[in-house]
Amino acid sequence: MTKPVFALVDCNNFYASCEKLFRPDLTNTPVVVLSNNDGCVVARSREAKKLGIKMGVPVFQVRELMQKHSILAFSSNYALYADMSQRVMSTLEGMAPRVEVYSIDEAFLDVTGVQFSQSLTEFGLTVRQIIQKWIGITVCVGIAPSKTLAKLANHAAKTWHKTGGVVDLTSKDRQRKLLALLPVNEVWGIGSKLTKRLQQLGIDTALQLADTDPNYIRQHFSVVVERTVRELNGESCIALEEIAPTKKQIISSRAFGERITDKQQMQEAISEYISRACKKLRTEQQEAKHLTVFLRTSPFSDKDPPYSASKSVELDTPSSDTRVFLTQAMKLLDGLWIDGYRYAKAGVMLTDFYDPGVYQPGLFDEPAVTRESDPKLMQLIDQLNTKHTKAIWFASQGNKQEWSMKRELLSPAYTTNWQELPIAR
DNA sequence: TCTGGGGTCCTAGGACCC
DNA sequence: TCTGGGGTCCTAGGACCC
Repeated sequence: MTKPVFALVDCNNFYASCEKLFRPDLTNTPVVVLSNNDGCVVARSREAKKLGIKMGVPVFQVRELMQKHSILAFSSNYALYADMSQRVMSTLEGMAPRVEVYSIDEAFLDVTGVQFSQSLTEFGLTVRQIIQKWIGITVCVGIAPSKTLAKLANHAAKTWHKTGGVVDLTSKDRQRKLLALLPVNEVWGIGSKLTKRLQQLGIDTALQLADTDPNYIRQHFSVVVERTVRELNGESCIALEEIAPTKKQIISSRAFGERITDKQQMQEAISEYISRACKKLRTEQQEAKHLTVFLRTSPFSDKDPPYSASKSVELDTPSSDTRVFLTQAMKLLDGLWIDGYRYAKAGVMLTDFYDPGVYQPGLFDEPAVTRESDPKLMQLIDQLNTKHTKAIWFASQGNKQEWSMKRELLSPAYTTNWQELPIAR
């Protein structure tokens, strides 16, 4: 059997690039994209990175810097990014036999055997050119015998311009050369906590980690880190997953645009999250048996006393009916709500999933006390809402939603809304 | 004043059982 | 003096990812 070869294709500055795509006037302008509520910087254009805007920084900390250099900010326009992502991914699917969409802006390709007909670097350059030409997004490509090494190859392609945006890391020599240059925290799966612990053992570079005995690592860390060590040595331990496994949990939560102090507003917010989560659950064609509701004050505030709490309930039978979960969620909220706090965030979580109709109730289970589910009604609601955004909703979701998130710098939905198509003048 | 959202996997430890 | 042992299941929490 031939050893597998992976290519990691990753879009450069994806959200910022999407924003620039429909604004040719911004070609050389520094641009940042903000998180929900316009709170943090979650993406930066090349120019913005150069000016020293760090990833994840709260906006208020860099406001001066942004003004000084006329950095343009956008609220997250998820509809736009998802649509552009889909275009990139379907193009990639035409270029490789097997593709794993790993996140909104990156995909692993199975390129095993490609080297017999053309050089892997050539293949990478072709991918890059086609995505650039067809969609207008720039990507970098890293190629290696394991996913972890492909990640590092991609990192190298992004970091060093003379690579032309493509790095073939299939040769052992090149692997060791690159690993020696990279600090251990650049390795996929090694976060800040593990970095600290590894450094205490004198492991600072990716190469030092690669050269540590996997059994020693398993004993002192975990099987996960052991796998990383093996992957760094070119042994593929993490397979390509073409088909996304079914979800095990669905979370819907948001920080509020303004603090909530009124219980009715909180009920609206929770109702909205329940409605979103259940819609997602039905899209997954699953039913859930377990519901958690949580809320909290801001963890960053000195003057607000901290409060964070959650409560769960187990349904008698799994359901995907919004009304069933709404009833339960309101009961849970009654047990969580305390007057006087300034709530900053809340959310709901669905877990314990079943395929519809397969749940076997216990012989002595009480008959369902919850309202009966009505899949047809839910289907109808989903259909109406697919045609027209928010055509129909539950009264408890409210219609003003004054607490909803801030998105004051939103760009048009250029590609997904007829009313907002770009206009050529 | 202002700090995202949505996931996964693993481990440790307690409860419980024989 | 010495106070079983091993298995399973569940949950909370920690760590990671983008």
